[in-house]
Amino acid sequence: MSDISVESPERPLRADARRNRALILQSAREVFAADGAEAQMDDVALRAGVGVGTLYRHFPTKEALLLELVRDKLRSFAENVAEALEQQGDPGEIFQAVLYRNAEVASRDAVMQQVLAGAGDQLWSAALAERERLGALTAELLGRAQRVNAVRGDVQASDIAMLMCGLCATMAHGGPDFDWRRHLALLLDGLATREAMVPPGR
Amino acid sequence: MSDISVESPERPLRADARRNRALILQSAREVFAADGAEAQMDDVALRAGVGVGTLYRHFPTKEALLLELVRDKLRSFAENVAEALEQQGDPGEIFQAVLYRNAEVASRDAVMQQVLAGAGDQLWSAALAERERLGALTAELLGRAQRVNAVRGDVQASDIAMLMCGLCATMAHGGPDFDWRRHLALLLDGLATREAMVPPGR
Amino acid sequence: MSDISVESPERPLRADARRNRALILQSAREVFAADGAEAQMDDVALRAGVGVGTLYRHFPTKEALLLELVRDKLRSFAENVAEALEQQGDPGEIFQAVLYRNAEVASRDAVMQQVLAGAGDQLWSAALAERERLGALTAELLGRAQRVNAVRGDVQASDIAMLMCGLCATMAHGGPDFDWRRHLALLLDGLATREAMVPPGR
Amino acid sequence: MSDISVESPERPLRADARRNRALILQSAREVFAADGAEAQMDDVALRAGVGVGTLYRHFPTKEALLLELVRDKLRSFAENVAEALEQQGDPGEIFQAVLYRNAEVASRDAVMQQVLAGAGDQLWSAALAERERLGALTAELLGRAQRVNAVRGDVQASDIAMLMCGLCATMAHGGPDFDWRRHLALLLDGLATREAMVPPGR
DNA sequence: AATGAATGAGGTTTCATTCAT
DNA sequence: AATGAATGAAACCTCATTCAT
Repeated sequence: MSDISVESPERPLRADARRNRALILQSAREVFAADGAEAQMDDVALRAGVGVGTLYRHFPTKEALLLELVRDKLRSFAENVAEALEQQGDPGEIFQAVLYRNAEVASRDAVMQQVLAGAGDQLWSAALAERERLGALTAELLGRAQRVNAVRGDVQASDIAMLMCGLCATMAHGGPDFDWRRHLALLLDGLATREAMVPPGR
Repeated sequence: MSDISVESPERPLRADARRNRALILQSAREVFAADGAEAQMDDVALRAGVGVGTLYRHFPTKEALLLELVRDKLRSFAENVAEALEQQGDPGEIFQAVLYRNAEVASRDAVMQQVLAGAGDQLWSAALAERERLGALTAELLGRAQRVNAVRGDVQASDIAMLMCGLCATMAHGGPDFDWRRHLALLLDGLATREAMVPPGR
Repeated sequence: MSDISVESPERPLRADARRNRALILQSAREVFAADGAEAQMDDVALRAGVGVGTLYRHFPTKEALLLELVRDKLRSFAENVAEALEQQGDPGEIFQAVLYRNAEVASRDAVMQQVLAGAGDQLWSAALAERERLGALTAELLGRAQRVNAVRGDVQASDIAMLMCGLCATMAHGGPDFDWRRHLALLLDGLATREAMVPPGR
Repeated sequence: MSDISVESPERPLRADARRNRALILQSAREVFAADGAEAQMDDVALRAGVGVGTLYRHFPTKEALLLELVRDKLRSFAENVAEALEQQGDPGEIFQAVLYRNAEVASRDAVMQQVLAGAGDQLWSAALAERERLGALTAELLGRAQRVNAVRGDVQASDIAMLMCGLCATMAHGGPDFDWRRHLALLLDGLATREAMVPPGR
């Protein structure tokens, strides 16, 4: 429908405004992580120690705030992948490690779980750019793992996204007894080539 | 918190009440499918052609209504699994077929996608009985597939649930270009034993 | 912009709803009369002894409520004119009397003063139908007065509307020392034919 | 209630401050003309190209700003009347001409229309001094016209104010089809003495 | 049993004004 | 003196639920 994205400010914010913006985002992360997407704007402001007005000056809408959080998170996922691309070492292991790392991040964030899990398609589509970047980086990392035969060749980057969605959705339901590491291990195992799964004849 | 489950009625409903109940459930499915879980009770009642009062007579709470929808869906999943257990044939194929069938069902039901996908953990836990029944049946079917070596032995029934969650979540986001069949095929392939994956005797 | 008018209900309201609607309108009249158009919806509801929800069930918007008040008032103006058309007697006197009567009504109603006075052109245009009816009736009454030579022939119904606007605007400013009757008398005198003004040679 | 008038500055403003003040007033005229009296202070500041802070340094209150606009306009009305008093010629014609001139001015200024038309009685009373000056000058001009028998003797200066109010209010409503000149002509005709209306000696 | 009008706590957002930079 | 970020008291409106008819 309407565009909920917020312009990236042309000129840098004043020092205090920048600090407030960061404060708001951090508080929002915490409040939304605790209460889910239906957390209240007043609570976010309260926790940030600013007035609601300030909150609305930075983010004209609750949706816009949520969107920024989601984008931020997607960017940090992408950042992790980008870092992984810089690392030396076995591409298969690096690939697996970054998925664990991102799952770890997601496991501490209820909103991200809900969004990755499917609630809020509007948010999802508004974050297209970030998703595409994450997708591209993931594709590169995946490609390397496939080139050394650590991952099946028919796996696509979008499969990884789906896999993470499933993980997050289950996190969202799961009580504390949900062992997402085990699940992820299984899934990764399924993606592995047969040779990689059991090193032949060693 | 509070118990949102609704007692199964002691004595059978009057004919018209039973018809109303069915009408409401069907309308709720449609309205929630269209508007998501935040659809309004008034709209459900309107579409069912009854007053809100009648709606509330059958379901004391919005949550209770949603819960019933979820239970219903879980029961129908379970039904499919139960039927599969009766069938003659290759347990590996039967196992795969029923997952396709249930995914097909889910693909036509947006509420189920959202709920499976993470909105409403309260709902999820309130549907414990149905999930357990589905889990037990799935475990049996899975066991048979494992016994004929069609599926890896370390897979658990809960893994299947998670896998379906991921699929549903991605359905919920997905544009029309999301090909869930391909994804499911990949996942199932990952669950297969190496022997099953590579037809023996080659 | 958007249509602020409220459908006239097809089927009659339930007895209690009708009573509430009347209550709300009456309270709104009083509250808006006292506080002007910026009176609060909560206050209207409070005075009517109903919840805000009820208020909003009857009038989906503050604008819609104001509009109904304005329409109502215009209708009552029109009613007065219609009654005057039924009366026997000197058309010139009847014409003048009805203007006094309507001014009297307006003098007790701050919103009407504001609207007639020019604030709220949106309201003004949304009440087109009522204004047209009032205009048509006024034209008839005016015509009769003109036919007996009590009012100048070049006066139009729209002139009367303007005259009333000016009166209301001045009422809105005026302290209690504003004597609108004197003003109206002067204006009416200005509209009179010369013969009517000073009965010749009597 | 509270005094909204702003002290005329004791010592003359610095050059840039004076320029800012003029800029703000002009912007305010334009913004209020466009959005009505509920236009926002931020918008006024924006259009003037200054910060809100600067706006508030010059006018401590929105009301004070509006008040200044009104005073300004009243002063310019008065100016026109004062000029008219200097002119040689037929007092009746001069009287009529100045009313046309002021109406012309008003027709280009929506705020003035709204304020004259009834919004903001507080403003109205705060502009007492200007209104009194305008009233006094008008009384003088009117007196001259009455002395040459061009205007009825029972007309008062306050009648003229009311008449202008009505005209402005109707302007505020009026579509482009509202012909205020015709209305004014009619009203002025009504104020004329019979002798003046019918050229003597016929 | 059914209806739909009533309820009102609670949510988001606005905007005149203040104040730190 | 100027700036514009911050403030927060309202304001409007929603919607799950209750209850009189």
